[in-house]
Amino acid sequence: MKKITEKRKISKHTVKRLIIYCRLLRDAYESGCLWITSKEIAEKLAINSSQVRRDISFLGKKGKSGVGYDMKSLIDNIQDVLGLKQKWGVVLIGAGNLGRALVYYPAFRAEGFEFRLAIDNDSRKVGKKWCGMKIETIDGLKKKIEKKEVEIAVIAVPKESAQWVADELVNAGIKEILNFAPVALKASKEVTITYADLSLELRRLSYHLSSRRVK
Amino acid sequence: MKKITEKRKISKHTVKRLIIYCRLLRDAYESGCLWITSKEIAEKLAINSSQVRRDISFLGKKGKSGVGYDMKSLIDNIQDVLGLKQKWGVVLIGAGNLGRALVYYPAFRAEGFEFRLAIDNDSRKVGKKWCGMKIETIDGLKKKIEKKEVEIAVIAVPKESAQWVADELVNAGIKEILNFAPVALKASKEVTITYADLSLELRRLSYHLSSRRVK
DNA sequence: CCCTGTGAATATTTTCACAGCT
DNA sequence: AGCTGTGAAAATATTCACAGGG
Repeated sequence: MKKITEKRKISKHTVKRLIIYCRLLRDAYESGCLWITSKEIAEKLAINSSQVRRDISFLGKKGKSGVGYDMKSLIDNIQDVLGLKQKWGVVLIGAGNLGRALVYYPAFRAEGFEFRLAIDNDSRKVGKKWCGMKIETIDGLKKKIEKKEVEIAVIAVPKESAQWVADELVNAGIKEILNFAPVALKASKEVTITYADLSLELRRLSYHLSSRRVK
Repeated sequence: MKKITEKRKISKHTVKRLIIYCRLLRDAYESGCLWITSKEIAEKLAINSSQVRRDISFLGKKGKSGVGYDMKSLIDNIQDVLGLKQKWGVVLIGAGNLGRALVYYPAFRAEGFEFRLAIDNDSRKVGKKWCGMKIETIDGLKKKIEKKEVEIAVIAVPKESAQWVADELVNAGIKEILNFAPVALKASKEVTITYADLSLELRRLSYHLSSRRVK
């Protein structure tokens, strides 16, 4: 019997593109398209078609020569490999403007990320309801997290409290953190911290603009 | 006389890291640190110190052998090159939860990005005040943009209307768009579209989590 | 044909390693 | 001594280009 579980590690860049393909494919699938070629994907995203084929090849063989890829099974495949089929429980820390935007951001829910817990220590916020969740304090975080089966934490507090929050999360057993606070966080190696910095993109754009101006 | 304006193009990756260094440096500077070495920066960010030196070298020579970099002038230098010293006028399109979070996100304002115009066609929102801005309809966009000296547009509308909004923006003369809608936008070549997809990071994290689970 | 999958070539990015400055 | 700046090497990522399948 052949080992199927053998997994090549997919590179960061490839993962990122697969995510983008996936969205594109679902949009196309919804509008009735059943087959797609690497060239078509590449054109829509302004990238090279070899790139697309190579990325897809990491999923296991699926394409049909002369025709392209079966949309449905390709989408399925990507979602499978990226873990987008299962649901993930998410805890939000920080019930400010950004927190609200995240909880109500439709794409999150569509992707299987379920906010199950909203935490804030501001007494004016505690007890309010967001998306059916009552905002709670951080006390007894570990128990709350276990009860709601939460795996991922989203930090949306001001940068001053972000490190403290991260420590609390790690103590409560969280291993995956998505950090929206504009500050680098320290944590032990088993904890993955992903940075989602809103202004980073804007600053890249600013470089773009200013180098254009000089011209 | 030597030509100073001669600019090497700084790679995307380097720009991204410079932005991150810049934030780190400012934090360190605020807590009284005046000199820093490439090794120190590298350690804090868990990267290679050569990388840091090479990135910094794109700014022009600044480091002092045996000592490191003068914090103040390094920060200055990065901000200069990345165009973070000047102020940029920004128009927000889409006054929903996400739009509100962006307008009130402190890091934006701290970086010189000024929201000067908030646009939404929902009559329940028009006329409300956010951050001292009155929410307006999209009518006469070109004139509004010129009057407020806006260079950058931030799209925070549902994905269904994102392409339409982008077209309107381009017609109104906008050349730089930061798109928060989870959809690929089409525009002519002179327009730069930057994607800031909140759920993309979460999905990368999901890949991470699911590959960890398999283990 | 027209497409996929993939070796091989190319381009880009990162790291090593060390000369040279302070 | 201790650090920077940078050629040169190594590692990664992307693109070319073509054999092979339907």
